[in-house]
Amino acid sequence: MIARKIFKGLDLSKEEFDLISSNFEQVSYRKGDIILKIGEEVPYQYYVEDGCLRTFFEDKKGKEHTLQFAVKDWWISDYTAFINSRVAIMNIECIQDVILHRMTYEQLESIYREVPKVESFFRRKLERAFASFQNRILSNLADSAQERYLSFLKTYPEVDRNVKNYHIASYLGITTETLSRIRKRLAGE
Amino acid sequence: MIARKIFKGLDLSKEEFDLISSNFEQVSYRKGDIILKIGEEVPYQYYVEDGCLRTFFEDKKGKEHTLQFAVKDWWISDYTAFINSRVAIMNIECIQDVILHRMTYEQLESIYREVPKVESFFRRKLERAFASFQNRILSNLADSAQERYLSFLKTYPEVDRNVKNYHIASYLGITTETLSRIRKRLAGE
DNA sequence: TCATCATTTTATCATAGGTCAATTTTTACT
DNA sequence: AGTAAAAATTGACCTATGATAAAATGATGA
Repeated sequence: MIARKIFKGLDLSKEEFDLISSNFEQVSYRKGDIILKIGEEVPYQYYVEDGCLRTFFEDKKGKEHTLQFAVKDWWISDYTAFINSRVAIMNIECIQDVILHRMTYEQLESIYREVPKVESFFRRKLERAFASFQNRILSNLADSAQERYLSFLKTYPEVDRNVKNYHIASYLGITTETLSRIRKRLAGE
Repeated sequence: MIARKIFKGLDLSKEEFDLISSNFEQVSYRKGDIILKIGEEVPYQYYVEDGCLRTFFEDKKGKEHTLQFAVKDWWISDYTAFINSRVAIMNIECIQDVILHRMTYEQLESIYREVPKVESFFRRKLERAFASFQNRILSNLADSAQERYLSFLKTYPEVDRNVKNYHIASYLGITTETLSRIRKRLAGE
């Protein structure tokens, strides 16, 4: 049962796990599928059972920028749009075939009511996401492209294994050519 | 009573406001004071009644980078350290003379217990802070220094009025010379 | 296995922004 | 008001990264 996997840190009864599970819906998509488009409503947040996805947007010049990746056991959505019932400001793309478990905001709230521990679980998640955004800002301010690439590899080796270099470049805010040069430089050290 | 000002959005009884107020302690500092240093415990978060502050750190080369500003009616702390009982990874500096109201994490939790509405209040604050960090990352990825400066002015005119250009530069991730050139370019348009 | 398409690398040149040093302007203090 | 210190601007030069184009490598599917 997927809820046991998703909330494995929490000490919940069988009934609670059942109740939570009844609020998840399993869905699958193929590599390349866009499961959320800018401007659409954001009905779901997704738990990733398997596969890899990213959120990204296009700037005025048509260049893509990746905000976040999600691999096995992570969550993904246009989070701020999801919780505020706004339309998406980012796309979500499947980088590989994926198996997801999705829930609506109403379902999330109903779980909060029935199983309060879940609310703390998500609050801690939000706090960690906040901290990681903060680190990214600090790293943008203080570090060179090469340093940011190295700390990306160190922090998210699991992501590195699953995405193309041009995805990483668009996450780091550099071109694939620059990333290629950085990799060459690192190789020859 | 300061609690009425701080939680002005919330519909609370006089008793609740009193209880909350009893958990705040008013403190004042002079311009230039560093009220939190990297490596120290982070006992407090601060509500700004008046004045202006910033959180910043120094990189290996000794260059300062500003993560956040706080002006009247904002909160400031090394938030992730505060909630996780870690030591500070940023300094907090008073850019002007300030009047603050501080509380410890224990006091915060005790307020949560007594006045649950306050917990939602802070959760919404965290969500907004999260969204603003996200916007900053997106803007770093997609926008030029000039565009970032313009959107800073638009989003935080109140901050602009209270800080030096070199503070803004260290927030935008550029040098004061570059900011000066951008300002000149904008003036001649 | 070949052929095609996607991805990465390489080379050349262009540019935004950084560095350093000097100067001007603003602010704060006596 | 007058002076010293702080902040902002300017100029000359430098560097990391971007843009463009082409070549090399890797992956995929008939």
